Order: sequence, then C-alpha cells, then structure tokens
Amino acid sequence: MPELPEVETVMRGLTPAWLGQRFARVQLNRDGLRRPFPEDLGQRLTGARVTAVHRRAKYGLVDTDRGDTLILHLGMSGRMRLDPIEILKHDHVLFETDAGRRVAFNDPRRFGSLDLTPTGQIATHPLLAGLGPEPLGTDFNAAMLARAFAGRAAPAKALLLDQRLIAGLGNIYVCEALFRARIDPRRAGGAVSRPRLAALAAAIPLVLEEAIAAGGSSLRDHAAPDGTLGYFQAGFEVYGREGQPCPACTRPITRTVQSGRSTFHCERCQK
DNA sequence: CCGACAACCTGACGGC
DNA sequence: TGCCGTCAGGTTGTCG
Repeated sequence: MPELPEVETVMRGLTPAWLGQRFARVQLNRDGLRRPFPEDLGQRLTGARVTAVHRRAKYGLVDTDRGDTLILHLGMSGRMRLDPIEILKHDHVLFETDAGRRVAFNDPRRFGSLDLTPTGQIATHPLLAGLGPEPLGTDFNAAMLARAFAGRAAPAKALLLDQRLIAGLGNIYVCEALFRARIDPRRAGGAVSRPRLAALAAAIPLVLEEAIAAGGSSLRDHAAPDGTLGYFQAGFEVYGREGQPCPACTRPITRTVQSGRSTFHCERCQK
C-alpha cells in the first residue's frame, strides 16, 4: 500500500510523538513479519532517545542517541496507529515513550519489516545500499532518468518500479506519472523520446509532492498515525479508473496487466 | 544480464 | 449464508 508519499505522511505523523522522546517500552507480539525481528530489538530501543524521524524511499528511519537506526517498512498493509484506543488484531508491535505516547504497528498481511542497524552503517545496509536516487532529491533529474532508460528493452513502467533506478515509486504513482508525461507504460525504456523523458522527470516529483500535500492516497489501509485519511485518490487521473473517461481526451481508461500487476493508461494520450 | 512469475499473507468484494 | 475466485500502495527468489 504505502509508496513514498504514504511513508512520508506516516513519518511526519510520528515525529511529534517520537522526536526527542525516549522509548520506555517496546512490546513485540510476534517474532517477526516478513523477516524475523532482530533478537535485541526491544533491548536496544528501550531507554534510547529519538534524535531523528525521517525516510529513505519507502523505508521509515528512526535514529536514536544510542547510535542505532530503526528501519521500518510498511509492506502492503502496514499502518502506524498513534495512541490507539484499543489493541486490534494484527497490532504486532507496540512502542511506548516515557511521555506515555503509544504507537501500534498494525500489519494484517505481514509484508512489513523492522530492522535495526548502527546509524553509521545505514548507507551500506543491505535494504538500502542498492537504492537509486530519491525522486525528491537533488540527484534526480532528466539526465539521470535518460541514463537509466537508455538502451533498455524493459517497459517504462517496469523501470520506474525498479527501486535500484529510482527509489520510492510504486504502482499508483508510476501509472500517474506516465500519464502526465504521455508515455505508454508498455513502451520500451530505450524507445522513450527525449522530450517525454524530460516530461517524466518533471512529472515524477510533481505528482509525489501533490500526493504528500494530500496526505497520501487512502484506498484501503493507509492513514496518518492519528487516523487522518489521505485524499490524493480523488486526484487520480488513471489509477483504478478503468472504463472511466480520460481527463484529457475522454477515451475510456484501459487496464492491462504487466508482470502480474494492474496498469492503467489512456491508449490515445499515451504513446 | 534481463524479464516474467510465484510466493509470502490477510481481507474485502462480487458472483453463483 | 457460504464458498470460490479475484484483487490489493511491495519485495524477493527462482527459472528460462
């Protein structure tokens, strides 16, 4: 569920409850999710003060004054619930600060993960080492995108989903960015024209910023930690809109399947 | 090296 | 009501 804008929304929502606070208690209700939790996770977090709450790609990062960074991934259905009224099924981890703020990590499908690594080694951590540039960072631009697409036979959509090339995009924002740039998601990367690559390089940060401003997209699971729903789904131009009119030309939006995942696009506008 | 696909899970929804 | 198939904001390993 969560792509870059949703993770950004979640981390911003955790900041007031966590930044500068100390973890008083970390309760693990199971051994792990996608992967086992680190053995000493609770021990290393308990008593540690949070010095930073941030994000890299789709990973939430929490630095502590013990020199550790908590790396959290929400998978498809993960959610952080701030000051939960009651404990729900699938609340797998419970964090409590010494100020009494509680956060439940809820994840029905259990595709999420928690890892802990020395902050100094964050860049070389296996989960993060291979990630491409942040689409909202200074390393991302049209020249970089052109290099990533050059000579590639893979469809444009597959390239944008590849976290090693650009980190943070998922199914929704890839579909939306390709529509804005008028690129057929099935077109080979190497066959995308220069002007369209430039349009894509502009569209990606734009659509992400708009989504962040809207609090992300709440289709099923996503909500900010305080329960506020995102509303960017109201701004979708193609995602989930099969059969509905293209906002640009009114031709019905097409749904296709690429490597097992739904792709939405306009056959007339996107070439 | 590259790309397609299955697998990992639960829950919601539509059709019969 | 129930059962079945399908689908879902992701990642990773395997196979050809």
